[in-house]
Amino acid sequence: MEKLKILIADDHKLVREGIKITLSQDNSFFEFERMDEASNGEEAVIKAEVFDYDLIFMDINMPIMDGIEATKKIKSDKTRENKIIALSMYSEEFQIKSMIKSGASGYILKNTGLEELNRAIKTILNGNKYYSNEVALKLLGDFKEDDINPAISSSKPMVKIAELSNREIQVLRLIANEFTNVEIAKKLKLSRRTIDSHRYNIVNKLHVKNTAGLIKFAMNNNLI
Amino acid sequence: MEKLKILIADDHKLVREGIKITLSQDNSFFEFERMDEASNGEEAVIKAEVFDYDLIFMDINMPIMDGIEATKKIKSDKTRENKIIALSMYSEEFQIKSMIKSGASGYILKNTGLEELNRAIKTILNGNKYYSNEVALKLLGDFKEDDINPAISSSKPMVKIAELSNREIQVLRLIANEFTNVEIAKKLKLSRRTIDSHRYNIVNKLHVKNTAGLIKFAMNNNLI
DNA sequence: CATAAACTAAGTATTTACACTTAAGTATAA
DNA sequence: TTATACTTAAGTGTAAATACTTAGTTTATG
Repeated sequence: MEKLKILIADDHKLVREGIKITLSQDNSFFEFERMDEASNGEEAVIKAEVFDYDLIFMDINMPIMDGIEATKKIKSDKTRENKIIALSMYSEEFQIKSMIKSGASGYILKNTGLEELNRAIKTILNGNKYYSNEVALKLLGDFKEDDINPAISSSKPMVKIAELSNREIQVLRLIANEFTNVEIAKKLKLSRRTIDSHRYNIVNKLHVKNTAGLIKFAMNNNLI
Repeated sequence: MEKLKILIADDHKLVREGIKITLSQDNSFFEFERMDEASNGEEAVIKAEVFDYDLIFMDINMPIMDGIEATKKIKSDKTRENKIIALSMYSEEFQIKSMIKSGASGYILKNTGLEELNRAIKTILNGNKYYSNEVALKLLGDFKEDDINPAISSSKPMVKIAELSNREIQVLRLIANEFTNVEIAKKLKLSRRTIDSHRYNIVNKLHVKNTAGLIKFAMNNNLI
């Protein structure tokens, strides 16, 4: 029986309590040396610098510093082996990818019970990745889309969903803040036509139809 | 010491567990005869028909049937006194109002500890309303806006935020689903100009600038 | 049944978004 | 060093949204 040190980073107390109790009750797989809590990303980073956790449950949407930033910071310290498992309400592609890129070892939904939590912990502590079913499906869907018709090779390179450049994300954020292209151009000291182009490219990359789709993506992916 | 029967309706198991443990631990105010759970609104309605709960914790965003619908259904049965307390991640005006209109006795955020939960329960069981601080502020903000300058009586009646008509909500939903005004007109068998008008009125009522603001409102208020 | 909302729709003018192409400069990685 | 992607920007045309006003018709509610 291993004695684990874990940290739970989530801005909602009830969720933190939920994880703690779920892990504690009737758990014949793990014992816990410490179960710390953090209510935002910054707190998580600080605690992870002080203690070396076996596992950190990291919520994505948090005030002050979100889970993606916090994961990057924590994983940039190569001297420690803080494993991170992302914890989210929804399975949004962009968020999943961001967390994986940032160094998370797994991704589970909050809609989870003891068995899956245990399975995830075991898998990750063994050095593997764990994605809950729904999440894994989302990731697979990506490859599908690219592979369906390899024969039809368009002249343009295949754009991948949710892989926006920094500039594009910046522009998207401003669009989401209700600025028009002209206003954005002024703000960024660029030509209106440049913003036109960015906007056009973003719409294409995200496979949405118009502004409405843009905003939905932005909100689903916590860009606002 | 009262023995309470409560129901916790939330689609996320971890949240349900969080509430249960928060209420159970070191609680010298209440004892619980039963603590039932429901993972969606429909389940909550069914259970509330069978048992008479002292208090129902009702999440707003749930699959199958949301908390607003479920609250309406439960409160429409006047023979029972199921008190309902809304439980939400955020303090969105529209959601708060909808829940109050539907018959909820209180509104608390998930970011809550034992003390506030106890305070809320006590208040509501005494027949009063309980709104957590942040929520109450949102509600007050509404009156403020109307009362600041009663001298300036514009010719138009003062529009109140978030009081959309059914038609307007319907149109807003379609806008959020990336339809253009022309497409919406076709779908609803109305003139394009009518949709133009609705859209214009919605933008004014919500005090937003353009489509981006519309979508943000729609998403924040679970209209999508 | 009166009166207010809500719903409908048209007019007119202006701004903005959408659709797509081309292309040059820059940075970066294979 | 040659791809590759990113950023910038312009052209051109069409479609759509925005910004109001006015006004007739339905529907709810006291």
